[in-house]
Amino acid sequence: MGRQRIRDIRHDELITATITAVHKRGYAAVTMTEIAQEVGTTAASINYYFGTKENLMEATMLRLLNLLKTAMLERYATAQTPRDRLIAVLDANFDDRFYTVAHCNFWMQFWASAPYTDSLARLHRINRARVTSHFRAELRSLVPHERREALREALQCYMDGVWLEAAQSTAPLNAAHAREEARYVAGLLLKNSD
Amino acid sequence: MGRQRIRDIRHDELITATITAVHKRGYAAVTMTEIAQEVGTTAASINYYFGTKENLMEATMLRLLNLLKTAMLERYATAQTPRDRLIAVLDANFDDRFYTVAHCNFWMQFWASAPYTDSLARLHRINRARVTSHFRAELRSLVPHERREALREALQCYMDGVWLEAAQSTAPLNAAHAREEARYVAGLLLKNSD
DNA sequence: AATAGTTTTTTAAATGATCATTCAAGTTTT
DNA sequence: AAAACTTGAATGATCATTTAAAAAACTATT
Repeated sequence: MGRQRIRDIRHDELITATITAVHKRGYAAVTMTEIAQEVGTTAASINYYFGTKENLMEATMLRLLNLLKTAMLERYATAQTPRDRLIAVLDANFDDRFYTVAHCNFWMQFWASAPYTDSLARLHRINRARVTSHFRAELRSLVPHERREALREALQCYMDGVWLEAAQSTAPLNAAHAREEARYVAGLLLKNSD
Repeated sequence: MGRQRIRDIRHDELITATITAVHKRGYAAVTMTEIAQEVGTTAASINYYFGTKENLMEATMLRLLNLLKTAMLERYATAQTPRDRLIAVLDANFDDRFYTVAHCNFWMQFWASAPYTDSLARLHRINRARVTSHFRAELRSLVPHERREALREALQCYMDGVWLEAAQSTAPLNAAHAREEARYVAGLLLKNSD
């Protein structure tokens, strides 16, 4: 297991460095050297561990996807009713560990350029389908069939929009407040939907 | 006036080409040559008219901002009640001329990278402040003071989210449908807000 | 525990490709 | 003839990626 230790440490370090560096310099402008300097190493080292810049970006997005997944499963485990489960999905998106300026920023910039790179586009497609089907499932027993798709889209757009705004924030985010707001908005949207 | 004719034609052509090319290749990846080829000219020609790539991007975003402004003023002219004016703002954002995949795409990618370039960041700041104050004004007489900011943010996030989704659509957009949905969502949000 | 051998990790210095921008010499328009 | 426009060919800068050689970490053997 000693075999894998350094490799794992470097992976973690470099992914964290990527998030920070992209936030500082922008997804399009950031260079391998800048990312490397973030943890005091060299660009060549990144290539040694990740092969290419594209792979590094993909690995970074995968970490964010996993973080989101974990946050959701944790909340899911204790949810009892359909409404609980919908709230679990909402809250997970604004989890303290996930809902930070740097994360939202990477997320947004990544998706903005994902469609133009095959491997990243794939990730994008898969994630999008997963989120949508999740929402559909939760809403099934909460809103009547005719309005379901409209409300799902509205909710998803709202959440995307919150992230978009968060990505550009100059102040630290208040995740607890975001969760409250999301519940409030979801409440209004569902209350009169039948 | 003949003096300005060619210059104006080229400006228009090149800005249109920029929107198309960015949509095809991505904001980060698109080259001056690709933009130029879109209208059968050369990169040097773009520099003759716009000086730098950054200026070209800025000019392109200014066109979109003007398009949005026009769409809004047109609707504003005939709006009578506060509610009419709110709807005017919503509808303008989903105007047929504006709400297209290529436009939303350019919009999103531009904002994603704007914070990292001084002149573009300025544009971003100004626009954001304008939109927010507009919404505040319309909501003043429609919702009680305590809930106003929360609802404004929710509405703005929703609209940003819709654009974000539109930007990544593979099919042409249905602007009329987007307007209907936006009214429906706004209706739900405002109905129980007091 | 010391050592020699092996694998993994690090990095400075190439490499090679891509671009925005400039230049200078043309062409077209007024 | 002058001004406005066009463009092919430099220019110069920036990068991701590769290479090759050194350093460090690990393993096996005594």
